[in-house]
Amino acid sequence: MVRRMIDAGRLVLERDGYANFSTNRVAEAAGTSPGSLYQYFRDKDDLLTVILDQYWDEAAQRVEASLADRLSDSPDQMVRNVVNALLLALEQDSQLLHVAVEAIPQQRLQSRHQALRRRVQDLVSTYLNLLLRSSGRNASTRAWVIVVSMEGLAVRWVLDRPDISREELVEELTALVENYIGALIPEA
Amino acid sequence: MVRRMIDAGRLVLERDGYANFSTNRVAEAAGTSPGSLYQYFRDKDDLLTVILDQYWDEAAQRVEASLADRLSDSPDQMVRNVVNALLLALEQDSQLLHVAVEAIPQQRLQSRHQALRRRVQDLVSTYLNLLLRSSGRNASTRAWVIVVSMEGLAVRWVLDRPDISREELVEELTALVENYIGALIPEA
Amino acid sequence: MVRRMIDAGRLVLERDGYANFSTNRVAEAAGTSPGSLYQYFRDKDDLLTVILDQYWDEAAQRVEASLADRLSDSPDQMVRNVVNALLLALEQDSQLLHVAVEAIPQQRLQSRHQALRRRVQDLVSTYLNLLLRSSGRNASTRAWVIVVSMEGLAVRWVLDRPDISREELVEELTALVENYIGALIPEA
Amino acid sequence: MVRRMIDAGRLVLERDGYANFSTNRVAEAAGTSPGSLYQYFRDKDDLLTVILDQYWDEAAQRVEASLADRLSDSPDQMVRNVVNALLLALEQDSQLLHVAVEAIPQQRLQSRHQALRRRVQDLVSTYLNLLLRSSGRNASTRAWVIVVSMEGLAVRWVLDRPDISREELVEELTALVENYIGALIPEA
DNA sequence: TATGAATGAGACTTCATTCAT
DNA sequence: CATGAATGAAGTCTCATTCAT
Repeated sequence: MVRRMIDAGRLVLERDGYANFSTNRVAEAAGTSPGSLYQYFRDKDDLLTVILDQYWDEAAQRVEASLADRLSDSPDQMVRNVVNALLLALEQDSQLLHVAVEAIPQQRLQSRHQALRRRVQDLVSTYLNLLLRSSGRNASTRAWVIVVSMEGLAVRWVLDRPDISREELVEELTALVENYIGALIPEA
Repeated sequence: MVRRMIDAGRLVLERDGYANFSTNRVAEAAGTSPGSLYQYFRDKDDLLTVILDQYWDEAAQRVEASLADRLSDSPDQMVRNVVNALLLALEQDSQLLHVAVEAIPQQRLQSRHQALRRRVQDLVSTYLNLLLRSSGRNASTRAWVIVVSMEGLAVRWVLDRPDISREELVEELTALVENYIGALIPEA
Repeated sequence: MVRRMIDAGRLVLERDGYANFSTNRVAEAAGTSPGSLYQYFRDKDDLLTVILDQYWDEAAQRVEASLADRLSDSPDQMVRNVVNALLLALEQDSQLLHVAVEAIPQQRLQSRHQALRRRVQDLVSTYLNLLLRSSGRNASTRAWVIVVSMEGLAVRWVLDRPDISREELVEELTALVENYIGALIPEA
Repeated sequence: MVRRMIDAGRLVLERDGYANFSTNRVAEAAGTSPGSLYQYFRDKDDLLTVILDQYWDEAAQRVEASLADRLSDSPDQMVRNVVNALLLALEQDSQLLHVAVEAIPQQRLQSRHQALRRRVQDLVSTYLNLLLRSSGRNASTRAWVIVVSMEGLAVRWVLDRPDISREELVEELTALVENYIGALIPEA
């Protein structure tokens, strides 16, 4: 039943947009009554938070799933794989991606998204430190630059559908990152 | 009078956020009545569109103003200057930037934003063609990558205020772009 | 229009009781729409407060009106007149009296009532001091006893309609007060 | 189980007030489910009625208990005792007293209260007849005046806590009643 | 043209009550 | 008997929009 409501809320969000994400409409879509919603969620925002948190978790899982068996690749392959996995993950549900990144007027509802971004950033930062053997002074900054730019590019590509194929994009983003990290990467 | 309403709307948006952007409040801030609003704007969204369009135009103007007298610099200086100008422009009114990129539930209202992005992208594309003397085959793609990533990074830096100084950020973004364009840029 | 809503609210309160005093019903009774109510009253409680304040003011006015030309009577006549005036005043609108004293679950809404009671108590206290030439030590206590008992008796008589005529009641209450004040009252 | 629910209802009434006296909350406080409530009570009002009836019965019992062994006192002592007992009884649970006399929007629920008042009134009436050896013509009226005024004064004193000590109040109320009954009372 | 009172649909939420288990 | 999830009517309040003045 919780699942029914989450699915219904997701449906409404995808089909009608955040502006029409009303408790009545969600209840109708779930085939229940508006009151039932409040048996499982504190209020409307609570449901929304759950839906979005779940969305980001799923996206993260999809990325991880795409990467699971490729961790031993060369740095170049690895970057390429991560970028590809990111695009694949965000492509899965672009309607909800749109809602999640553009149509939610309250960013406090996006805490899980923020947390994920930070976690990824830490991973990248750690990786850079290993790779570059340099002091961590600006590894963190570079990690931020990489994570934010990759996410932004992936999101915009999925949502705006510019005339760029995925293969082409993967090439470019890979180049962007690798050239940024620079000559420091040992040649594979 | 149109100006009064636009300014009032902007004030409300900055001060109270999109959630409290109501016609009554705008009219009050403008010192007029809600009815008058409908003599100059089709509806509430129309006013919002005008405000946001104006915001993006101003941002574009600010970028251009910062660059007007530096077009003859070396490519490296030029990239640096553009990045710096972009950050300065977006910093001007981060409240409204927040509303414009995060708090508006309907992206169709952002057509001017899209148009601006495309115009800049075309400029960059042209520039890349000149610089690289290469076929335009993927200059357009590269321009898209550069424009989208720069905008995304600048926006997030202004809105999230990560622990990165402007100087540091300018360095990193400049490096990101220059290394992306690659060895093709003649050394300054 | 404010008046229309106050009257409508009063009607609903008298006809349907506090339990059915809903904004929708008041609007309907006023021949307006629910939204209009909020142009003149902060919320439902605000309207209720205005109605009750007005009720108590009217009751006070009726008491005063009944007394205006009889201030020169003997103490005995005066007590009799006050008691009679009180009964007459509360009889005017027993439906609303019922709501005002029994059916309002929030006593904070009754601030005007409390204020009136205190004002009357002060008057009585002053009067007792004049009459008894005694120290004010317990004139205040006695005033409280008199005011509270008279109000309580008058209210219950109006609301419960026991088998007691008004004349009889006036006699008894007059006796109650006079004997309480005691032999100290100079015989008229 | 009935007792569990009555006690829970009472707790809710005292702790949260009538405004929060919901079946869900009562059930929770009783450690049962809302459905069970309807196995023992027709509806919410029915439970409320039972609680209030019980409250008034207890209050009456407390008054009687305070008086049980003092029936042979002088009339003066007796009045004093009754008044004192009444105050003590109502003081026991002023939270519930508040709910019972001020916060319940439907007086029909107070039938037991009315019945108690009538019973006491009859006792007083009988007593007055014995004492005054007068015709019963207005003994009943006088009993009404005495009972209603005493109850009203006691309730207001408990709920409003005016700056009057219990001793002082007992003195005054005793004086009020005795002087009302008048010279007819044989001196003690 | 400007006004601003009036509108009324619709939002979120509560809660007494029911009924299948 | 007991449960407690489900119900859904109804409540309060907001606000974009209209229209008579």
